Amino acid sequence: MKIEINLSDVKKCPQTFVLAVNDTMNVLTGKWKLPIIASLVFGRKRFKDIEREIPKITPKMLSKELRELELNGIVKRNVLDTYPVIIEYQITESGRNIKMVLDAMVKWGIEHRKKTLETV
Amino acid sequence: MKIEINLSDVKKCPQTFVLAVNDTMNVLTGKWKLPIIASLVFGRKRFKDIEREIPKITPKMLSKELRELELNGIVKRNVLDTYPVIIEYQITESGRNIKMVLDAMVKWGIEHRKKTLETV
DNA sequence: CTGTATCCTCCGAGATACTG
DNA sequence: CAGTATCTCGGAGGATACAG
Repeated sequence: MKIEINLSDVKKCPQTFVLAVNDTMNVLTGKWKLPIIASLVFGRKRFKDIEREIPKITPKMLSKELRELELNGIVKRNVLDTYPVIIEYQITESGRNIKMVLDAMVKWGIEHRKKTLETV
Repeated sequence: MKIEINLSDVKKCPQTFVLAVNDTMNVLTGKWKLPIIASLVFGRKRFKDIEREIPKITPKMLSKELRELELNGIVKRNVLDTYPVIIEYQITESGRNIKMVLDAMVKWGIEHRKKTLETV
C-alpha cells in the first residue's frame, strides 16, 4: 500500500503540516531520545551497551524511551534466539533519515549564532 | 564582525553540532513557541492580537514566551511612541529562517508516516 | 492594552531498590 | 542481562485576580 503525498500540497493542507511537525517533535523532545538515536546510528546495541554509552541515564528512563521510540517506528527491538536471550536494538530507516532534520537544525543554529553575534 | 563557520567542519567538531541543535531545540520546544512564531510570520502583531489568535494561551504564558523568544533573537519588541503606548512584536530574520527547519520536519514527518503505514 | 502576581496541578525525570 | 517498582522533587504550564 502506497500513499502519495506531494510536498507542494502541504501549503493547502495546514493540518498535514501541523501533524507532521508534531510527529517529528515527538521523536526529538525529551532529554534522552536524541542521545539514544545517536548511539544506535553507529550500530546495533544491547540494552546494557546503550546504558553504558549514555552518561547518567537510568535503566528506567532508557527502558521508557526505547519503548516510545519503538512505538514511533524509530528503533526496532530484536530478540535473538540464544540462551540466555539477547536483546538487540537497531535503528530503522526512518530513524536514520531524521539526520536530515538534525542537519537543518545544525545549519540554522550556526547561522543564527552568527547573526546574533554580528549585532552585538 | 563576521565569523566564518564551514558546515563541513561540523563533523570534526561535535561540540558545535550539539550546541547548534540545542539552540534550535530551545526555540522550538514548549507548548506555545511555535504557535507564536507562526502567528508573527504573517505580520507584526500586538500582544492582544497574538493572544486572540492563539486559542487557550494565557497572558502569563504569552508574556513569558515572548520574553524568551526576544532573548533568543527570534522576535523583536517595538515600543511605538503613541499615547497610549503601542507595543508591536515582529519576527526577526532568524525567526523567519527557522522555516527551513520546519520544512525538514514536515518532510521527514510525512515520509515517516508513509513508511510506517506501508509496513502495517 | 500590556502585562504581573499567586496559587495550584501534573508530569518528566532522578534515586534507589528489586525481579526473572 | 534486561528490565520493573516506588518514592520523590522541580519545573512547565493552568486558573484567577490584579496593576499601571
